[in-house]
Amino acid sequence: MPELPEVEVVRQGLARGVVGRRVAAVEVYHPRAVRRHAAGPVDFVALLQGRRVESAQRRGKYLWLPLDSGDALTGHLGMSGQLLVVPPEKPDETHLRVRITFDDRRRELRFVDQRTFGGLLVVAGGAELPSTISHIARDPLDPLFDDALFSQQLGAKRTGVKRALLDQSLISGIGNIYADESLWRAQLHYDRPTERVTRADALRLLAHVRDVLQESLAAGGTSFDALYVSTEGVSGLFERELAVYGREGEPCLRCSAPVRRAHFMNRSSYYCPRCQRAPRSPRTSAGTRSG
DNA sequence: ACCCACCCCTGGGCGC
DNA sequence: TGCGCCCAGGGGTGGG
Repeated sequence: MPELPEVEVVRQGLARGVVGRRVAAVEVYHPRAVRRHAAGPVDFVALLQGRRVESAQRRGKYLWLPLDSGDALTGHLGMSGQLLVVPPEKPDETHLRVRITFDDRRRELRFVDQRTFGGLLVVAGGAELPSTISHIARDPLDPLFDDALFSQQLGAKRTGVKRALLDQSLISGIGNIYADESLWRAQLHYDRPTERVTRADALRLLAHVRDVLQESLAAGGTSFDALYVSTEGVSGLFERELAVYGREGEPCLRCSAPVRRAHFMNRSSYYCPRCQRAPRSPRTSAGTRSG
């Protein structure tokens, strides 16, 4: 569910809510939530107990909390994950998967995840950058993101431009919402072959990606429902600023043509058929079975 | 070395 | 009401 702005809101909440605190106890209620921790839940708990949280980091949609042991508590929210910092007396959420309490006995950290696509693990020596996410590219809000390299790598791909935007090893943090919003702003069709995206197109697209991510972050992210909330349970307000995502049949905010939804990559792509012209030779044969 | 279809889950909404 | 489908912001993996 969450993309970069939503995950960054969560990271900021973790920075305020758990950094500097020492773990007292950890309870794992659903083994699937820690399935990426190969050594199992018992080891997961052992590596956390007594450790102090040093900071809260993010790359793309991944989060990690460096610990005073040099390890890192690493997490991904998947489609429906939440990291909540709540008073211990607050009743357990239906989909509570992991509880982490601290030795000051104040607010606890809860990992709640309806669909369990997300999960937590402790990566040994992962404080700098957990090895499990070393394949994830820097995100476009990272000061060290290399625009020229992105443009060059995009051009070298043989796929459609939206597929490339969603490829977390090329550029991280973008998901279905912000891909569609960025492509609409850049007036590029989602299936334009990457070899036909000029360097100027790529840099313009990148600028729109940054704008939309930053605008959303400033609004606290996009919350269609209660599944995405901050660590304090607060929803984001960016939904009202979405130009195409979820607006099938409604007028394009630029030209008034009805926004279309296409089935693409087993998902939906929202776009303006007038502002974002389909390529002559699309990358994907899967058509626009409209729904 | 790439690229893509499939799979992992739960729950809400809708048509019948 | 209930059933069966479709849909949802994610990534990893195995096969082509």
